[in-house]
Amino acid sequence: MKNYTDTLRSHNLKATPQRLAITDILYAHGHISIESLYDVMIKKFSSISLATIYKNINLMLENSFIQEVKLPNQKTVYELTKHSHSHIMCDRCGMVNDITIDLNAIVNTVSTLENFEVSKADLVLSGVCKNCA
Amino acid sequence: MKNYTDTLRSHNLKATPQRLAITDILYAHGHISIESLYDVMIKKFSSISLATIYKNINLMLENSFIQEVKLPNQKTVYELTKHSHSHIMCDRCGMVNDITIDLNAIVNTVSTLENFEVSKADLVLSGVCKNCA
DNA sequence: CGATTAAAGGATAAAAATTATTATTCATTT
DNA sequence: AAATGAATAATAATTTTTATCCTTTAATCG
Repeated sequence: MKNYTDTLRSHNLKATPQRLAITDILYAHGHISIESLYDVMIKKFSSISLATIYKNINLMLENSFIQEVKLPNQKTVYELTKHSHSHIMCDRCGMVNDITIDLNAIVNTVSTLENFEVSKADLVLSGVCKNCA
Repeated sequence: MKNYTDTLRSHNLKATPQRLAITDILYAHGHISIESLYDVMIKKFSSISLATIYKNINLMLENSFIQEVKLPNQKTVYELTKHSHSHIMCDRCGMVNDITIDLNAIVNTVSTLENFEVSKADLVLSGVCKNCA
């Protein structure tokens, strides 16, 4: 398992046990909601405060250490920042996975046609995953 | 201006003055948040309750009369249901607009490659609009 | 039309989610 | 190892959303 101590520090974040746990959980789960993150964290830190979760998630967001993924009809989940990518979400089991799709053609078309300077593309494809089908 | 009385009724929703106002506002604004909707509504109905806004928005969502659009770093907005489409959002002024993009190629690729049955694609392109550039 | 009825609105309370405050504890630097 | 600035936990305060209760109203039908 990767140790995130240095990564945290390079983002100007002290490497506290709580933060290392959060990063480990994010790494292990891929995507997780505040609620679920708290449920997992409370097992390791029986006295952790929900405010600590929020504070750290918001700090990590500001530092672009993590990113938020807003999903249709579901709670927002968070993931470690990686290369730009899209998501698939199963409406049955709630599974969320990364997918790499080349959106350059679309971005270029919109930039010229709409005269709109695109800097980011958030795409979520929802449907039914192979396990639930 | 279109009269939404019959449209509301066809969705099993009574055509009350408050609901007609909500649909008019949605039509005029294109996209609006709960907060802004309340701000506009209170001008016409000085004693309207915020709960009424929430109740109606949720009812209209259930009936697919309207749809919610989750935006990165911004409050969720709502729009009248229309043909499937994507959105562009300006990071400077907050403007949100519909755009029509053909995502069939992407959907098909993902369906076969990931063995995932796609039923919906939510795409938000963010950046800088022509007015803000 | 006017009465009936199921649904909607308004006021308010309650619940859920998020943020702010503060004293204490801890990670890092020297 | 001590000093210091930052993080944590506990708690309070806000904000957002939903539920309840009672009154009012839109739609239906004679």
